[in-house]
Amino acid sequence: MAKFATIKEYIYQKIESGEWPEYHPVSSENVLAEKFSVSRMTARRALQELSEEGLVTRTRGSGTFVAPLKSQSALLTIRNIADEIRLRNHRHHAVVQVLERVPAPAGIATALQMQVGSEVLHSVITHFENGQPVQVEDRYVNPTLVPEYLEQDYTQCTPHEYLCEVTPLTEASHLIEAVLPSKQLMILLQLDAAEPCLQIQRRTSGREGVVSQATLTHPGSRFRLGGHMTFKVAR
Amino acid sequence: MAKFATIKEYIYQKIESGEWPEYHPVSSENVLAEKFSVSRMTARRALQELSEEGLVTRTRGSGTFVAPLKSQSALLTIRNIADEIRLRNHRHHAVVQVLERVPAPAGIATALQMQVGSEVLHSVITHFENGQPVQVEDRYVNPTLVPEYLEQDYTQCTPHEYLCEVTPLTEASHLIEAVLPSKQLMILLQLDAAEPCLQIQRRTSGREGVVSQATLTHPGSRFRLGGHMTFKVAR
DNA sequence: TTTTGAATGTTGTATATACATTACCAGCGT
DNA sequence: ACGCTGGTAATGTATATACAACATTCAAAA
Repeated sequence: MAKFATIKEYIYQKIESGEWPEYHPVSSENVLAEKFSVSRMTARRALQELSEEGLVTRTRGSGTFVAPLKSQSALLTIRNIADEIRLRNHRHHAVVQVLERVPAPAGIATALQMQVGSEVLHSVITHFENGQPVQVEDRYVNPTLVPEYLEQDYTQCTPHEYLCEVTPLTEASHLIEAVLPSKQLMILLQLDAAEPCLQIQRRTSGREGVVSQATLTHPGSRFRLGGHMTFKVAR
Repeated sequence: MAKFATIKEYIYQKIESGEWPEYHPVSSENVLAEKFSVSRMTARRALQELSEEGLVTRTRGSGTFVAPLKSQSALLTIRNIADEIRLRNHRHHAVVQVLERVPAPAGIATALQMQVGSEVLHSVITHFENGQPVQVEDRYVNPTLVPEYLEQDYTQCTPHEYLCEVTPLTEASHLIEAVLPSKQLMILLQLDAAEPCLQIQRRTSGREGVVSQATLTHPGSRFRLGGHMTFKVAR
């Protein structure tokens, strides 16, 4: 690992563990350079990149400090839940609840642009972050585009990852809403009482048509969706 | 202007004007250093930052090339609520509940990157679709950037529209979550029972800093957030 | 007491240099 | 035609140094 990267890891760990709370001063470039026996420019790079990633804020003349609002910098890009969890240095695991071939239910067939009643592939998977369920992924897949969807092991690789490999995705559309979970969802999410849930419906398409339709349900108390966009000029 | 910034401008202009199309090679670090009479490390920084901004791609051993830029910012466009309602051919009207100058509450000051306790402008507005409340907009504005914010008539023009006119916005970040509404919100939204609400926190920034922080609360039963994005294929 | 100003520490920019790692290509031999 | 090899050029990492710009602190001066 590159030297600047080890320094980044060091600081990242301090922040992640809570040892350095919000606004806590981060060692200065010179101190870090001394501590890790590197030049100031190398220590500087570590702080610089952490700053670009939004973990620390820097002010000339004053110093470097742990940034407020922890880790809400996840772009609202198509990222799968597993990556997001691993990015937070948390453990992820998945439990496959359903993996079957079924006649397409009412709305699904139209969403997938298929004939009503034709067969589609269906999976229900619960995703856990540090042992706690944070997402139920209820997904329907077009079997003509992804015939071997049911033969995969989704404890090792998320459906999204598999779909990305098999068919190049070009578009996605989302519908986000706040709902109360059904009894079924409450069980899967291990919720004692009904609490607001963030429900994302995502439809992904490739060049050959609609590939998949997923309904992702998150308990409101355990999940926030962060997004960032820049209005670029020109281009 | 810093030297590395001049080089960035130079390359930016080449790309924007079309003189350097997609995949066109960009002058190497050494060539740029020679051309602008700077050290290689300075030329390097220009290319580095352009790469981080996604305008060029760099490959070790090969070189730097103009990135195959397609839809950079066609991310999730959260439209103005009034436009959205009118787009559906529905009636929109707004009721201004609060319009005041107050000391910045705890989290707001830091969100606006201002000193705690300094004064900020505050508005609370309810938006109606066909006579039914669909959004409570609770907004704090930086008074140094938008001094006349309180003098506008927000039944005619939404705060978002006014802010866009007054200050060119460059960035926005969002945080979306599902929550239960407070009593206050329930009254404003005319909700009989507590139901899940979609809450969007939006922070918009211009070139001079954070302009405004808004909390938009929608009743889950009356609102869904739609988004569409196309993403570029890796090459 | 208030203001001024100097000292110090921190980040920002810039330079010159060294070596590592990789992509690409020309030239070689088979 | 094919594969191998080495050279060249490009980016990636790291170092040591210098100075600029800014924030904070504290002591001296008004």
